[in-house]
Amino acid sequence: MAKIAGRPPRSESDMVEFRSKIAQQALAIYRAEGFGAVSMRRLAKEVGCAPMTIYAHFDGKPEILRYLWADVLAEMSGEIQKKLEPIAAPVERLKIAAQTFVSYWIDHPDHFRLVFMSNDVTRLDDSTFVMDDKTLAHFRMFSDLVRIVLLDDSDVKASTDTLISGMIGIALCINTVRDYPWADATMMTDNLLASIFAPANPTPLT
Amino acid sequence: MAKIAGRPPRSESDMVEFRSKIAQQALAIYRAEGFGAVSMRRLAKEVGCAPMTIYAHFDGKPEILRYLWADVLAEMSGEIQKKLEPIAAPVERLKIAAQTFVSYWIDHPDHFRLVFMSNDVTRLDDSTFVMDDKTLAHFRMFSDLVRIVLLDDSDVKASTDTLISGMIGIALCINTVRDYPWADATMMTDNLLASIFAPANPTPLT
DNA sequence: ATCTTAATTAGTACGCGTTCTATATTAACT
DNA sequence: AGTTAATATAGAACGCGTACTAATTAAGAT
Repeated sequence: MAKIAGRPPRSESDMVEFRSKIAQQALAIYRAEGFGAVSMRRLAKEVGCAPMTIYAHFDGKPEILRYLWADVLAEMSGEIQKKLEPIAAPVERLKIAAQTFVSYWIDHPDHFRLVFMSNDVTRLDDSTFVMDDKTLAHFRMFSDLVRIVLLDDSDVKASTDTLISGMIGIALCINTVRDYPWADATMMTDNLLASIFAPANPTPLT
Repeated sequence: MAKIAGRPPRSESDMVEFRSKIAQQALAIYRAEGFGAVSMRRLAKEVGCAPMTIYAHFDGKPEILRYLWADVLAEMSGEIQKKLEPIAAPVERLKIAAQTFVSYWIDHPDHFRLVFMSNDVTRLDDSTFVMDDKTLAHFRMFSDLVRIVLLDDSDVKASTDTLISGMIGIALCINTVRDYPWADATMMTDNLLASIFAPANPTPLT
C-alpha cells in the first residue's frame, strides 16, 4: 500500500492545461484557415510538442475537434439570440429561431461539417465524452421555446428532438446531396415546424 | 477540318467499360470489407492498372463512391417495398415506408456515411454529375406516397422533401451526435409524419 | 515503316492520421 | 546520489488521397 517510487502521474491541472492549450490552438487554426488546415502534425508543431505527445492526452483527432464545437455552437446561438431579441410572440420566436438555425448551417458548411460530419460513424464506441452543460444549453434553448408554445409538458422532448434533427437534416441534404433539387429551405423549415403543432397520430382520409 | 494524325481519344465504349469495371470492383470491396477498405491504390491494384490511371477517368475518390449509391439505395428501396407489399391503406403505407427508411440508415451506419457523409462539403463545385433516373426513383417513391395521402397536388414536393430530409436528419443525429439523449427514432419519425398532414402556416395559441 | 498524338505507366513527392519502438527526461521515492 | 516508474521525445513506418514529371506504349494517318 506504500507509495511506489517513480515519477508521479501528471497532475490533473497539468492535463487540463495541456488539453486546453491544444484546443485553443486548434480553434485558432480552424478560425483562420478552416477545417482542412487543422492537422495533428501542425498542431504539435505550433504548440511546441512532439506529434505523439498529443496522443497521450487525446484519443485522436476527432476528440480534439469536439472541443471546437463549443465555439461554433456559441456563435450559432448568438445569432439566434440576436434575431430573437425584439420578438415577443412565442410562436414567432420559435419560427425565427428555427429559420436562423437552418440558415446558419447552410451558410457555414464548414461548421456544419465540423459538428455533424467529423465523427467516425462506423465505430460506436463507449464515448466517455459527455456533452457539457454549455453545449447542452444550445439544445435546451429549443426545448424551452417549444415548451412555451406547446403548453403541454407531455411530448416536449420528442417534439423538440424531431424539430432539431429535422432542421439538421435539411442542412445536411442541402449541403451534401446537391444534385437533388430540394425544395426551398425556408419552406421546408416551415413545414417542419408544423409538426410541432400537429398531433403525432393523425388518421385523416381513410 | 481534316482528321489529325495520332492516337484517337478513347472511345466512348472503352470509357464506359473502364468506369464500370472500377465501380464494380469498388462495390465488391465495399460489400466485403466496408467503407474503410475502399482505397484508390487498392482499387488500382485489383483492377490491374496504375493508381494514376483512375484519375484519368474519375475526378477523384468521391466520384467513385457515388457509383455505390445505386446499390445501397436499391437495397433500401427493396426493404421498403417488401414491407409495403401487404399494406393497402395509403396513410399506413407512408408510415411504414418512413419507419423502414429511418431504420435502414440507423441499422447501416456505414451505408449512411457512404451516401450522406462522403462528399466534400466545403467545395461546392459545379458537379457535372447528375442524379440518374434510377437514383431519383428512390426519392420519387416518397413523393408518390405523399401525393396519394395529400390528394392535393400543391405542396407535395415541399412536404416530401421535408419528410425526406427530416428522416435523414434523424438518422444523422442518432448516428453521429451520440452524447445527446435523442428521443426514440420511431417516435420522432411519427412526429415528422405529422407535418405532412398539418397545414404549413398555423397560428395556434395567441 | 514512320510520324504524330493520346493514353498509360513508373516513380517521386507532399501531407495526412496513426502506430510502433527505442531513447531521453522527469520527479518522486530509498 | 541512485533507483524507479511515468512521461515525453525522436524517428521510422504504413497506407492514405492526390499532384507532378518523365518515360513508355498504343493506334490511326501518312
